[in-house]
Amino acid sequence: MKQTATSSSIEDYVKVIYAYTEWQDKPITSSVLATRLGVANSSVSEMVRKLKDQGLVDHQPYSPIHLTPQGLALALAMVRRHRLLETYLVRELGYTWDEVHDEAEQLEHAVSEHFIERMSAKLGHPVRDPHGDPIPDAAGHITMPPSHRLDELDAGHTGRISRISDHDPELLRHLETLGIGLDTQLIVLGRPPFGAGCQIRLLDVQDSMHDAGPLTLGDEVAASLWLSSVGKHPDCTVQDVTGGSLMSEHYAEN
Amino acid sequence: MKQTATSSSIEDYVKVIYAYTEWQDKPITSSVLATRLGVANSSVSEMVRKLKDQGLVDHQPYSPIHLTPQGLALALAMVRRHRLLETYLVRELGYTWDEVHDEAEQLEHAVSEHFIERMSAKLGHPVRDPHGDPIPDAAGHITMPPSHRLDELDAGHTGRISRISDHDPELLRHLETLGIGLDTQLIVLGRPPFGAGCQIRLLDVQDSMHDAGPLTLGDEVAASLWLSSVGKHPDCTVQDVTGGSLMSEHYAEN
DNA sequence: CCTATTATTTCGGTATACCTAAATAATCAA
DNA sequence: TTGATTATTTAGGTATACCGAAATAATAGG
Repeated sequence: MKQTATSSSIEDYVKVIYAYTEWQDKPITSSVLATRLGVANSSVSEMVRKLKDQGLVDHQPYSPIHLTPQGLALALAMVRRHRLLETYLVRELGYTWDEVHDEAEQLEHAVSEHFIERMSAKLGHPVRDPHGDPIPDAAGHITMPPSHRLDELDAGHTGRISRISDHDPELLRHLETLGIGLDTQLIVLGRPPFGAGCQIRLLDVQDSMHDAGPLTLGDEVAASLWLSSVGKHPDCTVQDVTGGSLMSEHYAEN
Repeated sequence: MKQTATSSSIEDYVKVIYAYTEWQDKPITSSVLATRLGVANSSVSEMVRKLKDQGLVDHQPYSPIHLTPQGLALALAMVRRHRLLETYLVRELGYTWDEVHDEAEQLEHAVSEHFIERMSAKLGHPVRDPHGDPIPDAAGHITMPPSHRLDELDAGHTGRISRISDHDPELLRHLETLGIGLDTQLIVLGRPPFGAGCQIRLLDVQDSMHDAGPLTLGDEVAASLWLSSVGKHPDCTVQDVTGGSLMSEHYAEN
């Protein structure tokens, strides 16, 4: 357990390890880490040894990798930086939400703690970024209701989109053309497995009485959307999961 | 003349070479460059070879170093980045002007062209930074009246501060306590050499009739201040350069 | 003009963060 | 349970950007 000389590479490793376990619990393996970082497996082996030396991860050879409390703290700090930066770029510099990821990726290693806190203050200390992802506070605590991934919800569930994966700008633009965005309300008509596409019904956010009709989303899209305020809709019964004929006169605001 | 793979080190070298010639004309030597970058002479020799390979500098062994047009373009781009960032940090994130330098130093290597132009637009395309230094436009052109360094002006000259060296945060704070800042108007009472201190008389910016009295500045301070709109003041005659008794009833706005 | 000093470059070496290819451990399937 | 396949690590090598020490060029003084 040596010093805390966190290079930008080390920050990336820790961030990716954390990201893997943020919405699911099995720990990351060496090869998955390599793929996500875009480096060779051998580079990961070396680097993980270094992370272990610095007390940022627990790792036995040939086993998956876990963050230590210290590593988790660093990861949360990086996540905070990234998400605050994304929020700032969108709100203050007019970035579109599909442009922010790469810029934030660079900046998160370069900005000072002072910069981060100034930004947070100017934004009114937001708790979620433009994709709906939670922003930890300076102490690393997250205050946000839990979300459920769309492709893990059964038919008949309703909710509003609280989080959209930001890893594919293409996808973000696609969703925009479909009229799907943060806080869009929807009802799940189909259910997993989604190999053949997931049917959802959109509720127009502006006018909750208006039913935008069924829409088929590929499983890749379904795996990129998260819902909060999830529940079986009181006024809605799913008649036919595959056909998509759904009766509902009245959609209450959630 | 290889590719244009400009690392952040290369950017720093080019920036420092440019900075040395920005307000004076003799070219920089290897050892001065080493000192300013805080690296060993041997590191400079190696790196300058690389800069030459990339067509950024002209250099014969054992001679001073000159930027090529290509190197100058890169330097101006970096200067633009740095000064826009400083301006932005002060105007949008409430930084004090003695805090901005180090932050900008990091950020200038990390931000995208898109970020720079968004910032410039949001700031209304400023032509000078909080220290009064000129900000080149996107094409590398500078549009700003020339300045004169205080320790190079004779007694009896007037002008307003248009530029303050940003290399010593300590100094910036010191000037602040003296009430000296950008656009402060002043009359030079003493003259170089400044070994014994430079006498100046401040004109209060708020009330141009008010004479703040003589003030003695060390030569280090005098070498950090630049004046624009310089001229012999019409209503002012310097009676006694060393004693500091100066008669003047009426100071016109410049 | 030639020596002494100073400036600059060259020559091994170091650390970080990668790579490919070879070796080894773990897992799955017959 | 073993043999094949897959996952992971080790070994040897590259590029960048540093360093100190030794060698060499330039300059300044007698």
